[in-house]
Amino acid sequence: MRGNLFAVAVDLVVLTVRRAELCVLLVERGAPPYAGTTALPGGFVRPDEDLADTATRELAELTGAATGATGHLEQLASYAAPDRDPRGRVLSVGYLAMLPDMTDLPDLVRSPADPDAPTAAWRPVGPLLESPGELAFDHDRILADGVERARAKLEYSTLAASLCPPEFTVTDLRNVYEAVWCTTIDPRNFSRKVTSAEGFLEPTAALVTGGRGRPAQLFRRGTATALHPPMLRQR
Amino acid sequence: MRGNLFAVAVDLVVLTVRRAELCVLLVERGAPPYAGTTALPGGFVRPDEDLADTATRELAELTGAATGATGHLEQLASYAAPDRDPRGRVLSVGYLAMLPDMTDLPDLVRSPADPDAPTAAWRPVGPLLESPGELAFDHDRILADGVERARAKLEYSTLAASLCPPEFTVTDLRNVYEAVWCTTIDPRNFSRKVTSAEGFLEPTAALVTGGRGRPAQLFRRGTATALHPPMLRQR
DNA sequence: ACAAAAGTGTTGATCTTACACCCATGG
DNA sequence: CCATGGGTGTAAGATCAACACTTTTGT
Repeated sequence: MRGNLFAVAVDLVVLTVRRAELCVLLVERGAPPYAGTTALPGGFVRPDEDLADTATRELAELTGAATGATGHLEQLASYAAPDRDPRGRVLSVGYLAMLPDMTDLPDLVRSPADPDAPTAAWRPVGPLLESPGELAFDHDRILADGVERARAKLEYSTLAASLCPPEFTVTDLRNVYEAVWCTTIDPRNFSRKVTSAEGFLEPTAALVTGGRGRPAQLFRRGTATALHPPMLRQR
Repeated sequence: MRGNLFAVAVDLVVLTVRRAELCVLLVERGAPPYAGTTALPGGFVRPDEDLADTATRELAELTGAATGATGHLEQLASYAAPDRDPRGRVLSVGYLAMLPDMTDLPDLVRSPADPDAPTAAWRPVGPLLESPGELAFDHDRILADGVERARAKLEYSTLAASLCPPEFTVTDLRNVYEAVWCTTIDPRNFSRKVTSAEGFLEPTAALVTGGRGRPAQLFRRGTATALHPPMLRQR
């Protein structure tokens, strides 16, 4: 009945915006196969875990639990080509995680939970998508699927706020859209649109001062998850 | 490293529109667990198969290869709760298939390839979604995810034409939208919208006669896969 | 004063919706 | 003739893109 067994792994596409660029968290593989090459972080599902449990655990191990508060985690797709792993039959479930901008943190992320774990590094996605081949296994495809999902979801969901810190300005939010979509957006129309979308942004009492120009209103995430009307990217 | 192994199955959510209702193809389970109850059709991935291969093969076994021509098949999500199958650890990859209306065929579908296979039957999805609990395993959730995916995709893709026969009228297409969304749509505005959407419909030379009223133009599927502007359902 | 950033007003183009109206067929 | 369904015209409202303009800060 079930003589054909698989190892099941969860691989993470962890995205954030750093220095106005969409970046992904990658690790250097220490063990074969593909030792010494770059790959998406991931690991095998444990006996008592559901898939989302594995994804949550691995994300916490990587970033130190900065996750649940403001971030976002969702299942992407599964990959199981017979020859995708030289060790044998391995099915990998891709998960997409989106974390707030932590540009103040270093490019290298060392796990606080497991100092022996490989060091993770933020890398801009642009070059990785344009010239694939650097990543181990079929991780180029998983990355491409994750980025495309993220780009599509910004259009009709309030997900972009997951890439912002807990309190942010309209310009912070616009910078997320511009980095993920590689476009520029008119700041004035954007501001009107997001502030008038029901449940997207909740104004706080505070203003941001210290920069040049007029101080900006600070917002928190609203309760809405869908965005009506959607934010359309130019094609 | 990989002591924790899974059986991997593909379960199909096969949708079509019959008699103005969205229907799903279900089988009666002949073997334990859940023997005698209703379930989504599915089976285990073979040693040399990728996931899409398994889904394609199972769909062909069920319906007799009427699939590839006009139908649609895409991966949905994976389900792997530790206790979802009493036999042990089984990961199931859900696939969504959408087939043309075959109301002229009987409600029971007997596989031409494998006469021993359980007989499949078309069931309206409405009651199954409103009062879940009838389906085996976690198939209620897989079905709900599949229907929701189909409903969402009609908005911004040309997928609805996959639920129509190779040649169809605008009214056939509108009946698909109305059945999947459980709404009514103004026939006049709908007609203008779909016929003016670039690449959605290609007019043929023929008209449909024989019904009451003015004969309708016959169309084939166009080459476009995305739908601009999208078809919005009322909320 | 000036540059820079935040935010509002306005205008023309496009899209949506509702419905009046005409067209072509079967009975 | 007339009921039925297919299809076009059109006008009111919503939405969008572009940009002039005002507000409020740092230097």
